[in-house]
Amino acid sequence: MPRSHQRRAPLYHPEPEEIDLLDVLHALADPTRMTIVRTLWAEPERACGTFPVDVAPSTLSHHFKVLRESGVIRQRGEANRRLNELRREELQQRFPGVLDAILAAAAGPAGPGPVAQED
Amino acid sequence: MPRSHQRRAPLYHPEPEEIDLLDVLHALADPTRMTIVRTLWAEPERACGTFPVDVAPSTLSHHFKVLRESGVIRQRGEANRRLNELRREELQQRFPGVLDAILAAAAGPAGPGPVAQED
DNA sequence: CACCCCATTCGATGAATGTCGAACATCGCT
DNA sequence: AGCGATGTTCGACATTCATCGAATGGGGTG
Repeated sequence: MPRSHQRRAPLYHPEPEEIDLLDVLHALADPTRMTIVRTLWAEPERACGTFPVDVAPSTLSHHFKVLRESGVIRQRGEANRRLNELRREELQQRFPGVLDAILAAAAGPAGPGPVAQED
Repeated sequence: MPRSHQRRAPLYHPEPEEIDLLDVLHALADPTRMTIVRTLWAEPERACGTFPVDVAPSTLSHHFKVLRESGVIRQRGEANRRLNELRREELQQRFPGVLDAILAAAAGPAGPGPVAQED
């Protein structure tokens, strides 16, 4: 069969200057994706299957794709896992204060605590 | 018939504490609505028909409803016009910095200028 | 009153979206 | 090689959504 160590399709990540604000807002305007982002906010790096969300694996994969292609997270393939991290610095550079303010607001006045899913 | 100022259904506006962050983000994640909000950001009060957007009146009405019911704007019936304004202070109270950061980011590094529609 | 203006409401419609199950791919381990 | 764990891709399906045209309503003015 074809060349074996082709990392599947290289994951698309928008360049910092290509990141669209409305795409970011749209990506964050979903409960499941917000839970993912809040979890990454509290913990820098996590594999896909380790988030406190209750959806099918295929659905989860879809949400990660939306977050990645909007520029909110970065994904890299670590072995058979996939590690996710927020693109905090790049977003801060491009849209100063936006991610901070949104995540602070999502955390609520109680401050950053354990992420609870609110479906 | 004392007062002739009975305007049919009273427009629904969520209380400050009822405003949902994801609803706000969803409301802002649309080009037409973002243009409306940016225009209101630059000018405090405006009638529905005076925004630099190119959609049918019925579509415009729909967008104003989304913005109002999400808590982003307040609408009040002034005669046969309808005046719109941002709920800046209330949003600042509930989600500190969110609206400011988003609108600053939407304005771009060039600073607040004339709102240009980007469809 | 008749007319015009502004905005809303009501379908309808096509596109986008969130969800799932099944099948596939890749890696690590036995 | 075989197997299990982890994610992705591929339809499929139902819902949401942005958009429009036509009809409606309320207010002011001639």
